[in-house]
Amino acid sequence: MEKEGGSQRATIRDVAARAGVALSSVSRALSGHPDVSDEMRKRVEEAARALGYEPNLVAQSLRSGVTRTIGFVIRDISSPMFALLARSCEQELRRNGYSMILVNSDGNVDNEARNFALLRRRRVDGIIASLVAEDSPYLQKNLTAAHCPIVLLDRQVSGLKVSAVLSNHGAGVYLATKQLLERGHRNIAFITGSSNVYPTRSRLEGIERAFREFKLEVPQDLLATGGFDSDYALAHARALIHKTPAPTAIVAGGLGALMGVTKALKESNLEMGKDIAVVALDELPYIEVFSGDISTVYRDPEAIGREAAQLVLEGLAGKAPRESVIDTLFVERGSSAGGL
Amino acid sequence: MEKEGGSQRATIRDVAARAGVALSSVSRALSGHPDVSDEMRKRVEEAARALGYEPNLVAQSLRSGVTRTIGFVIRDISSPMFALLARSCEQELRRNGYSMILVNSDGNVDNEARNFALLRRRRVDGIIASLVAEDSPYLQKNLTAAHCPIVLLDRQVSGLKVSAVLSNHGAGVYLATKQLLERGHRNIAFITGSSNVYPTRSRLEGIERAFREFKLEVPQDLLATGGFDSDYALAHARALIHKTPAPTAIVAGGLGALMGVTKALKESNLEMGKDIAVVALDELPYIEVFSGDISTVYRDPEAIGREAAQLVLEGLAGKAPRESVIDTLFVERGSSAGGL
DNA sequence: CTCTACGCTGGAAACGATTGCGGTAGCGAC
DNA sequence: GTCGCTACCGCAATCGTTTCCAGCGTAGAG
Repeated sequence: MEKEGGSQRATIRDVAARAGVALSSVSRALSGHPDVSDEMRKRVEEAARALGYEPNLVAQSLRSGVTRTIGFVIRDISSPMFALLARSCEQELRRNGYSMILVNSDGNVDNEARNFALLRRRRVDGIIASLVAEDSPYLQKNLTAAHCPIVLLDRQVSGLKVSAVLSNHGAGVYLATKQLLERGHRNIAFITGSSNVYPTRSRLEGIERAFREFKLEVPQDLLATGGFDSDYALAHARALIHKTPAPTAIVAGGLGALMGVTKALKESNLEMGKDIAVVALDELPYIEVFSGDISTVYRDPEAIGREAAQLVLEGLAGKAPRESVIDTLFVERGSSAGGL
Repeated sequence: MEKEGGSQRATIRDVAARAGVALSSVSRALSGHPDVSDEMRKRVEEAARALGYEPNLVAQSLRSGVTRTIGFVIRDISSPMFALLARSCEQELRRNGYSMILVNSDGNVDNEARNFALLRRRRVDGIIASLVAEDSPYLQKNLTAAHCPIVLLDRQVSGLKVSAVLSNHGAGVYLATKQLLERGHRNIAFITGSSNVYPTRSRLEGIERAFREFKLEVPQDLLATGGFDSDYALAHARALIHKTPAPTAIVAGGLGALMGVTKALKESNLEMGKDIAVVALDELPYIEVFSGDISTVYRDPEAIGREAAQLVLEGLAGKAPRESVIDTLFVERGSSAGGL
């Protein structure tokens, strides 16, 4: 019932001593090895319980060469979508006996490289990563030297054997753009996100497909790529609004962009869904209750998290890396109306 | 430049062989031990670089008895506030050389107990936990048997030597309530959250203090405690609205409660800030841009995360556990006006 | 009775690092 | 020349497990 050694933790050696058997027998008894008599199993379990023995996973990892740990490298976990994604991913990993070790890169490639190195030293069994960029200089080395399966979130790095979960942003953006075009919009402004990542390429593909169907040219001067965080997004949104001819619709990709647009419209006393049509790419959780009426291109963050976990588990099972595509859909709400 | 053993990782033994020195010298050279000649250090570093040697943290942990890992047990990381908290906490820990291993309890005490056991087996150096409840049966054992410093988030468990970061919810709630009372509200409904956790007690204290100053009784039939998630919150909010006399103000604690209230008001075509005054306890990030005009009791989640990291680091440094209080403040916006 | 087979157990070698201790070489002092 | 000191290095034990291998006792077969 009580610990014998006082505050020290019981080891397998203590259990062996108490049960009066060899170390190896304890190990076999507790790990379900077949070569163990019932008598032995009972004595060992009894002793283990009495000592409050809990196996040392560090020692097990060293011996077995496997840590049952997955590294999760993320640009910024505070984004609500990532939070949902991380949760479902952790649940799925835990259900399969793995723990998740979480590191933020804070959007910084140097941090990201350090984080990869840290995970390598920790001998994680696999890595799930939302990379800052696809063209970071350390990237090739980080991905090839990892010695473990890797799953990328919404990133494509050519020439490497890694898995990836890709959202088909283009599909939803295509539908949204098509609807705007059908309603007569021609001056549609797009804020698509940083140009060096897959989502932007996918979105552009959707935009171009829609315009092509209408035999129109994409208005290049209303097309804004580039990182859009907070202040910069606001400045950019202001500039877009005041172009001539003024855009009658805005498609804002990413939270920063949406915030910028929202503020800029407020400043100019423009109401979305009335004076100007607005579509957001990716939506906040709880959007229906709080942000109300914003039309969005939606993707299910929990599905992405689960799929990422599945892909890394597949890799651990020895399967070849592969890409998995998650669909997006256009959710029409009030904000995409209006604007002439 | 190239790995020698092919795909196998280099160990300290390989480095020693290549440098033509003893294992122990390699260890000393790489860990900055003083008893190392410049010549030796150079040879070892050279060999280590050539082999792409990366120390095995698992082996180091086993030998040193320290994992430089902190367990983060959380009810649900997908809550936006927790996401921010977790991020700042992870940053702070990483700056101090620790990694964070994240486990969700999904609001379930059994999962929570399993998670604690897992972290114990993983020999984490410390634990930061947002507990499901303060009176869970496993709790005492989990906290006393942890063998490491523990920091609780917004929970008080009496009679135990653990640290805690507590938000002074009462302070903000007091100010909010006072303002409502000053404006003449008397039928104020409160949804405070589950009764078995500290935040609810703190909020109640603030409410009672405000009413006492006005020499009034807290309207008990408008006081709702209990867990408020999604559907249940909605039902409860509906019921509160239709009481007679109808409340002229509602204070909603927690995201679920706020969602419920928002929906219920919409259903009844009541506009917050006009037909009824509303104050939310805790706010969503980006609230100013999206949810607009909701008055809230605010606390800084990043400060809480940093403080939690500091407390656990203090514990690791051998200091005695202590409680740290983070202040809250009342942020008045449009929604707390109106309602007569 | 002897030989083999089998079921179970114990001993010991790993896994990859750190560290106390003992040893050696070099050098200055006497 | 000898002694002692310092600076440095290597040996081996150790952390807590798992697992291979050998041994042992019993039983069954010949």
